[in-house]
Amino acid sequence: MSKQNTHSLVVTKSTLSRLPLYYSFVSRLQTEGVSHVSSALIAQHLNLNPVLVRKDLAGVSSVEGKPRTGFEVTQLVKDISNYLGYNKLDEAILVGVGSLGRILLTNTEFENFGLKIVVGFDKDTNLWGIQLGDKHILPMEKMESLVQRLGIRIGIITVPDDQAQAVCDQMVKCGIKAIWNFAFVPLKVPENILVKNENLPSSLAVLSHQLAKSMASQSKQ
Amino acid sequence: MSKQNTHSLVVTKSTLSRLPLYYSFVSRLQTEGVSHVSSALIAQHLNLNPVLVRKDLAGVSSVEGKPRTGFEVTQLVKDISNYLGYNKLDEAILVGVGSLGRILLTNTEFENFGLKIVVGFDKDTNLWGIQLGDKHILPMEKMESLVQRLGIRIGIITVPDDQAQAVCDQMVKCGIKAIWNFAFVPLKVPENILVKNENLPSSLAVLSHQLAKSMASQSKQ
DNA sequence: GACATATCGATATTTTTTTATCTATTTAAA
DNA sequence: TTTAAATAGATAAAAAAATATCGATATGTC
Repeated sequence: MSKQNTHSLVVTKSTLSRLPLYYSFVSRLQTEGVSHVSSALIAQHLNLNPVLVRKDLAGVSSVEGKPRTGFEVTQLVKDISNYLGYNKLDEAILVGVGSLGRILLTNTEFENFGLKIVVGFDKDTNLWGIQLGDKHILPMEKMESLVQRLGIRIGIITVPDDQAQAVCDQMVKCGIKAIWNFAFVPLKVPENILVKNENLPSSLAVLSHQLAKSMASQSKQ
Repeated sequence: MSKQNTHSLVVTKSTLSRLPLYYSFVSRLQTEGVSHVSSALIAQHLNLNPVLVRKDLAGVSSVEGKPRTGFEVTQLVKDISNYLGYNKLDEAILVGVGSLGRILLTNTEFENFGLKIVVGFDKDTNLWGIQLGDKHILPMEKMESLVQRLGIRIGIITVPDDQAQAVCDQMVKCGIKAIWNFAFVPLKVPENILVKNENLPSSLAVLSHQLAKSMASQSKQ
């Protein structure tokens, strides 16, 4: 609680994206009854540099790790969970109840990571009123009133690419502040709106190109 | 063709993950009949720095951009597509025909990005023999012979987290060289095997934490 | 045909992120 | 009680990535 203030450590995006991995590993240790964990052990498990892990944890942990014993597991789980807001749920809406939308909507896994999708929207009239799990599907027109009534700030876009920008615009108009975009198009948004793109073609490009490279270098030897 | 050799420009991971975005934008221009495009225009559209775009393109484009006119669209599409291997399909297998697995298996979109998933595997006997789209579902035991017969090098893991490592091990044993992992667990693999993790909790952590930060800073003012 | 301008490529600079090194400290074991 | 091994933390160095700057040049305009 106090430490990161005094040191005012910067937690970068890359650190943020590693924290869930630490959390996952450390909370597994907790269920196994392990009491302490060293940065070296975490690093080894996640294929990272121990110094990097130490630095990341220094930014979020309320207590210092102890030489010879490492970090106390229970406390560490609490601290990361706290830092990432896993204890209090953020509410979100989802637009586009196609195959991917359905998965996200019905998968309650995200609630372990601080996100609760409360409702889905779709323009398909056939879907209106039905329930997936305990989530209702509503017509797009209901978005504004619902978002404002519940004070929802996160929107998830799972519509086809060519409709993503329009949905995005509507979300912004309704008061959504952060958008998780699963369509493969860049979204134009006002300055103060956050966008996180989920981008499978980019991932694929990295993987397949590295593969091609590694095969080439092997055949050369 | 000749330029990137003479200059031997390094195309980094971050460049690679931007290339599909360029490709998508530029090929849209092509269908619209636009003949030339400047790095500034691309940058503006994707919210990037023009210099960055120029540098990225320098690494993959066979011809230099011309002052005042920019890059020739047709050629650029060809070059990026070429560089990313979009013209020749890489074959892949997928293991875990649950809801996510189904999407990936039936979505032929990836074939535009150089990846053809040829078959799905699952341990659920009820799925064996059925077809999704034109893709068959086979029992896990058939993996080795099929992978070796077709010389497949890419495996996609869409099983539940607790089964991912076992599936991974089997893939490696069958001769898979690159793994696209949709489970939220780090995979242990031999040195020469590539892994690309698709990691929703990490994305979410970045988004929701930035949101919390931006809300805090706004309420302060 | 000369000139202004948009655009490029190359080099240099800055920023960000990761890794290495060194010292101090805690704890387990002799 | 002393000693040694293991670890954190801080600082420094390196690597990677992004951005800024500048001269060169092709193209449209006067």
